[in-house]
Amino acid sequence: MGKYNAKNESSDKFSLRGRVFHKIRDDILSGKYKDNEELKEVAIGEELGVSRTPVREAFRQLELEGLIHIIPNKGAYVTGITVKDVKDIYMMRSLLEGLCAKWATENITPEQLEEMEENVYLAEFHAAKGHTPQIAELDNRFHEIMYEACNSKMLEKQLRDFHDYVLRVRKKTLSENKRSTESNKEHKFILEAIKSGDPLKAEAEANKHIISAYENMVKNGLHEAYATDED
Amino acid sequence: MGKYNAKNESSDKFSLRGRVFHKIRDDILSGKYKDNEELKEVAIGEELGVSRTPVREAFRQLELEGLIHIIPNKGAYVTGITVKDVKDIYMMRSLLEGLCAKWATENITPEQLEEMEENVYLAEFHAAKGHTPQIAELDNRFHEIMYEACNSKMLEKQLRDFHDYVLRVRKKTLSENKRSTESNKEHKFILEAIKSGDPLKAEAEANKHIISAYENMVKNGLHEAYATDED
DNA sequence: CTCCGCATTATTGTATACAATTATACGGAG
DNA sequence: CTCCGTATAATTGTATACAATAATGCGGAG
Repeated sequence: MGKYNAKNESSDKFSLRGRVFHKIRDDILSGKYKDNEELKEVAIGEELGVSRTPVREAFRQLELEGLIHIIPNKGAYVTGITVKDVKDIYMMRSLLEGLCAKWATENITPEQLEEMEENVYLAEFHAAKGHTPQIAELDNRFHEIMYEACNSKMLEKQLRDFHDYVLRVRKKTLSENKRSTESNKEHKFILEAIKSGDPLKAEAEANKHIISAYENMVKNGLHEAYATDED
Repeated sequence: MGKYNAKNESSDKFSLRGRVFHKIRDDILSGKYKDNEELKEVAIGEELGVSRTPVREAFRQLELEGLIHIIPNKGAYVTGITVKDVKDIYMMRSLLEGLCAKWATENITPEQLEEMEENVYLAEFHAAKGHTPQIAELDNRFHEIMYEACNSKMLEKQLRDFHDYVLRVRKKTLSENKRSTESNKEHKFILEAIKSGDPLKAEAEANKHIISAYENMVKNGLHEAYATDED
C-alpha cells in the first residue's frame, strides 16, 4: 500500500548498524544517557559486541535526528529531549496533520477511504471491549492511512518522523484510560470531514485531534517519564 | 547568538565525510543523479579520491534526509526531488514559519528585536541600491533571527532543515527581479506584528510571506531547474 | 531454444589497522 | 605553588582487509 517497501527508512532492526542505532536512540529517549553525556565509539561498540564501524554510522544518523551532536575530532554528545521538546513537536505536528488531512480530503482513493471507515468501526468495537493493543495498532494505522492519502511524499515522511518520535511517550498514555474512545471519536470527525469533501473542516479536526492527544498526555504524567525538563 | 556552535549540524564541509555528503547531496538536488539511479560506494569513493568508509557514513545521512533509500545488502538508490516536493515543502514551511513567528512574538528578546529592525532597515537600503548578495544574506538572516527568537530547539532545527533544502532553489529566484523589495516589505509586516505583540497577526503574515515567496519562485522558472517532475 | 543450477563476480556489511587530532599528565622554570 | 611546554595516552578520522550476501553468466538437461 505504501509507495516503497514499508515503514520508516533505516528501520533495519537486524543489521548491526540498525541495532546500534535503535539501541542508542532508545537509551537517549528513555533517559539512560543524560544530557551532554559523551558517547564513546569503543565503549558502545564493546557493550553491544560490535566494532566501531556500525557505531559510527549510527552516530551520523543520530546526529541528523538531532539526538546527539558531533564535534569533529572530539566526540559525540547527547542532546536529550525535554518536556518542552515533546510539547513543541506536538504543536508542529498538529499543524502538519491538519495540512495532511486537508490534502487527504482532496486526494484520498476509494480504497483508502474504505480502510479508514473500517478502521474507525473496528476501533469502536475494540474500545468497547477494552482491547488495548488492538486499539493502539488501529490508532497508528489511522494516521498511516492519512499520511498515504495526502499524496505527498515529503509530508508523509515528516509526519512519520514526528510520529515515531513521540511514539514511546504516547504508548504509555493512550490506553488504560478512556482516552481511546475520545480519540476514536475525533478520528470519526476527521473521517466525516474527508468524506464530505470539506478540506478546511478536516484540517481543523486534525488540528484539534493532535492538540487534545497532547493535552491528555500531560494530564497523565508526562512529567514523570521525562524528568529532564529545564523550564 | 545561536545556542550551539553555529549553523546546521553536519556542516562539516572539511572532513572527508562532510565533503562527500554535501557533494552527493548537491548532485542529487542539481539533477546530476537521476531518479532511482544506483549509487555505488567504490565508484563515488574513487571519484572523490576517498575510501568507502566516509562514503558509507554519508549514505546513512542522506538516507535519513530522504534523498536516497538504502536496501540492505543491495544498494543505495536516489529518491530525487520533484517540483511537487518543493511545493509541498513550501506549504509545510509556511505553516511552521507561522508558528515560529507566533512563538517569536511571545519570546523575542530586546536584542533580537533590535537586530530584526536593523535587518529590515538595512535590507531596504540595499534593495534600493540593487546590492544582490547583501539582500540575500539579510533575507537569510531575518529568518535565522526568527528561528532563534521562537525559543524552540525543535522548531528551529526543523525550519533550518527546510530552509537549507530550498536554499539553492531560492537563491536563483530571489534577486535579479524586484521580488526583493516585496519580500522585505513582508518582513516588515512580520516585524510590525511581533513588535505590537500580536502573535496571530505575526503568524498570518509569516504564512503569507512563505506562500508568496513560493509563488514568485514558480513564476520565475522553477520548472527549468527541476525538469525531473512527474505530475 | 528455454530454463534451471551452480560457479563466479560484484557489492555491501563488518572488523581491524593505521593516521591525525585532541586530551592528559608529568616535569621544570619562575 | 602556579604556569607552561612537551611527551604520552586516548579518541576520532580514514583506509584497508575480510566476510556475507546478492547479481551475473555460463553450461547442460530437457
